[in-house]
Amino acid sequence: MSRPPRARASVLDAFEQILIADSERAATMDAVARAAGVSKGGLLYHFASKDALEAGMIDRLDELVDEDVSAIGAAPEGPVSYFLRSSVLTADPLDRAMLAVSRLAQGGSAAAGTALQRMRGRWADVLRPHVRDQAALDLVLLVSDGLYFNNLLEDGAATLVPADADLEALIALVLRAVDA
Amino acid sequence: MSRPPRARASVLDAFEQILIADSERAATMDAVARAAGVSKGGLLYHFASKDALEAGMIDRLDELVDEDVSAIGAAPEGPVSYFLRSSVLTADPLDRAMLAVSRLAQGGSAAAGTALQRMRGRWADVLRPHVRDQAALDLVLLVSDGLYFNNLLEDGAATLVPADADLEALIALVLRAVDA
DNA sequence: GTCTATAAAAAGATAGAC
DNA sequence: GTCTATCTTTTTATAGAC
Repeated sequence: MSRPPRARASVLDAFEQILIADSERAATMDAVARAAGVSKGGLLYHFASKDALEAGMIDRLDELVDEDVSAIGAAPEGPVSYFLRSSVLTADPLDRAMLAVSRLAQGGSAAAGTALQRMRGRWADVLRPHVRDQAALDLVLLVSDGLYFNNLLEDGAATLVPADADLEALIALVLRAVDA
Repeated sequence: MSRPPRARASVLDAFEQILIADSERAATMDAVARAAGVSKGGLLYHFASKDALEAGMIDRLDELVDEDVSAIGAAPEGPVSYFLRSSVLTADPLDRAMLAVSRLAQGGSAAAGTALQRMRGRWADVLRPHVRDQAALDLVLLVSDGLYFNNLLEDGAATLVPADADLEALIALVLRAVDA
């Protein structure tokens, strides 16, 4: 069933893009409508308020997290390795939704903050059986948080965070420290 | 010399508090003036614009980072251990300034983002001689980033991040992995 | 230095035509 | 479903009295 009209998705895409590339401040109803190529009235038909727009973004994240948790649990290379590798921004749909919702959370949306904590909890649950102890689980999650946080601070600028070769060395280091 | 009048510091304190406890959105000139116990006109005498207020906050961070870098380099327990322990929010002046400037960065302030990257670079410089290699340095910085990011997402709610006993185990784990 | 009053712009939301 | 026009509130900033 094609529940969401294409225009609805376009609006959400535009909202996401502005949140990531610019800021929460910049993501006004006006700016989103313009970027999506619709009028403010058109936007408000699909999302009746700013809150509804944010809720739509959070729903998108929730759905992508469902898929991600399945992928982590089933990764052939091992859940921890897969999880860390996927924590480096690749601009895939989940990464983008996460960054967007993080902006909303920083901007003051309580619902966005809750969604992020929920996501973190699901990651913890799927990774726990694959690490040595609580400290190891903390380490893995914190490194992942760190990777995302750095991406959040950059505007696509030079990557402070390990890239390519350095990332492999980092993952190897973490795996030695946490393997169950 | 007592360059900055007391009122100036009060305004900055109020700005910082609202950014941390609420959000970037909530930190309007009006709200800051009210929290600082001055009128909007009074606030604007000390900070002629919102930009000037943000610049004042960034200056405060820069000064506190100066002190912190010295403390890290001179820590008797070792720089890495001291650095990680101090990455857990203690509500000291540096932590507060960092969280506040992080909010500004997420809110779209380019100057705030630059200030945070500058800070991260100074930490890297002071820690580099005390870790094994680049991956180890990345690990330490990312765990620290993760600790701050989690604190940034919470509203003083339950701590997801290791606390007390768990923190010691985490630090021990990291030290084993990175010691030079 | 600090205040009140007010202007000017921007943001969210409504009404109703098409 | 999508548009234009308009209203309300909020936010930043200015003017000028004290």
